[in-house]
Amino acid sequence: MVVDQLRTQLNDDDLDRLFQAFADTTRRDIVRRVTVGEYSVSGLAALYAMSFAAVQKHVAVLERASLVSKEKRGREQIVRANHDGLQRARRLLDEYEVIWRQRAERIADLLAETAAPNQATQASKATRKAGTSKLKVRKGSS
Amino acid sequence: MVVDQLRTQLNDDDLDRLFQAFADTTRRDIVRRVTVGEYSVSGLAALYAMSFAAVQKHVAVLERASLVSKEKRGREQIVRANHDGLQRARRLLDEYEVIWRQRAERIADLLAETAAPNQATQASKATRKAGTSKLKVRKGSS
DNA sequence: CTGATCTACAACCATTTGGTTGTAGAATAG
DNA sequence: CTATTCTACAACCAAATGGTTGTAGATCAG
Repeated sequence: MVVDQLRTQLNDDDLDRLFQAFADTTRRDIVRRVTVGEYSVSGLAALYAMSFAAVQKHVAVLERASLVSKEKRGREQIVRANHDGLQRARRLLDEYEVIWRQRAERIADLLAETAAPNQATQASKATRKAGTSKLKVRKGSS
Repeated sequence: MVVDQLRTQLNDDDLDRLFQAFADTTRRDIVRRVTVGEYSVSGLAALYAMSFAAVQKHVAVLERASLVSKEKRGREQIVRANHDGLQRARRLLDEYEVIWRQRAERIADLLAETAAPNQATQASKATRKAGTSKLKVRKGSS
């Protein structure tokens, strides 16, 4: 099944590395470039106003985040995009989106349930009661 | 039209802040929680094994990234999810996805272009001229 | 009013990050 | 072979990050 690919769970550290890797303009540019074509590390380094070692470090960050991979070819190291990493990031944000949509529906439900007495609850304050019920999930347990 | 909102361009710093904000487990959890319900800053602080000030800083990071916003209510500060920020992150990753999908076609084009390799290559004969795109290259002199 | 909460912010500290230079090993070119 | 290129990695540095404690201003409860 194709779903098998989607089953890959990411732990917190994976996600930290993934988003951290995206949190730099040079690294996002590298991802774009190696997605479009093939570059050696020195080929990439020639594109930016920084040292070879700096670019090397950026590639290493992307590699640890599973966003790119390297393949040795002769004395060069070819950097390639790792599509899976990209997809994982997208799926995570999609999850947030789903949660958000569910929240909208739940609010609609709550409004429908509690809309019996009066319409005093304005839209601006409508979400207030969402926080009074099951929001206090767990405290520090003293 | 609603579409106008989606057209908002993000500069490099915006994206740096956006992904940086996601690159922390506590902050991702905060985003999840405030997406589902409403929390005050101290209400959030009670959930994590860290000081109030630390949580306050996390919320500030999320706020600078336009992922949440705060609204004063009495002596409390209510933290709410900012759906736009989320959507922006999702759309950016979607762009990478689009680029990836176009890659196959691009390669075909490149193979056609490479038949006429006239352009003087970069300082170092970069791996390929696959990099000659519209991506801004902030290169030094050299 | 007094006291308890909630928030903001400053100062501080340890670690990470993003950059540098320098050294050294492999693979290629001549 | 020698010289050059490409890579890896160590050592170092400044700035940012993620945490702390402490102080102080608002706001609410009694």
